[in-house]
Amino acid sequence: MKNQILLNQFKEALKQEGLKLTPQRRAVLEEIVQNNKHRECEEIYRAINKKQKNVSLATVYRTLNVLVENNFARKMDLGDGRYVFESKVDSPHHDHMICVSCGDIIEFISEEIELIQARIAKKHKFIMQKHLHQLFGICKKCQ
Amino acid sequence: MKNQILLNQFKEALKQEGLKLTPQRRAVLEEIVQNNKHRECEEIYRAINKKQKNVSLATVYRTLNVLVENNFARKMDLGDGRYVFESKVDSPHHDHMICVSCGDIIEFISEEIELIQARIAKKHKFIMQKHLHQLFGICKKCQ
DNA sequence: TTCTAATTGCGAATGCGAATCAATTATAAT
DNA sequence: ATTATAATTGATTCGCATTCGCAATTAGAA
Repeated sequence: MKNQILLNQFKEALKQEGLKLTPQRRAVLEEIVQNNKHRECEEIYRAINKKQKNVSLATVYRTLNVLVENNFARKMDLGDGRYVFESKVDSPHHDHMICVSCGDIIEFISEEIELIQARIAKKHKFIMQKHLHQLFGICKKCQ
Repeated sequence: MKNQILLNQFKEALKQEGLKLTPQRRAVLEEIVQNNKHRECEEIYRAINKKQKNVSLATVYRTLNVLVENNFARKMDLGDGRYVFESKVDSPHHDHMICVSCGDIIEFISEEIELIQARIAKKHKFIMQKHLHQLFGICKKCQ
């Protein structure tokens, strides 16, 4: 099944940098993959421990960083000093609209913007590695 | 002269919310206006105190917030937990490319992107208040 | 099975920024 | 000018999210 493949990819990525696959790391990977919400580290930590699996908060922090570095997860800045994580597995690239009233996050993509962006970077001989594009405002429900 | 006008605008903005114009607030305003760099609060604090004017760090934090709230300055998230401030006076709207190697910041604007952005927000009935658009990568000098 | 380096969990340390509060000061009314 | 008063300041403390340090544990290669 699919999860097995993913797990092997993770194991491989870990081995690549001399890291080991532990039950704790597996638990964090599973938790983030089987939930497509945008959650803070603390929330993910609580979700894992609610499922009997005991993983310390420090380890969740550490593992999320490993996942982000290896492209299994995305760390997203809410713009107010908070960060949320989301799975990158089976999730195509997208940007975010964030409701400043209710905190809801709406995803969007625009090939046009991606292209213009790339053009601008090229013009400045800037090698773009990633980008951050977020719209802040009031969502439909909150008006 | 121009600074006098700006000072009056600041004074007016302060009065609007029952705040007073103090030498410290004036020092922070001047420091941020006459330097178009992107600096952290701490750097601005040091710059002010290097010029004999003594303003505490706490007051610089407080005043920068006041300046941002009243559109005299922009607070910009570097994406790694740090924030820098820049003057908004005589500075049209722009977005940023940030070099992950040397920290240099290159400003850019794209009317096209602004338009597409607005269109996307509208389509989702999202009332956009502000946006954040940053490209991270390696600048020309660092390649 | 053994060995060793990586990992874990805990609590302590860090660092940014905001909150506290007594002393000071800007402003408006007298 | 003087006074009254509400805002401001600086120094410090606090709060919070994240990282660090370390002893005990464990994964995984030989």
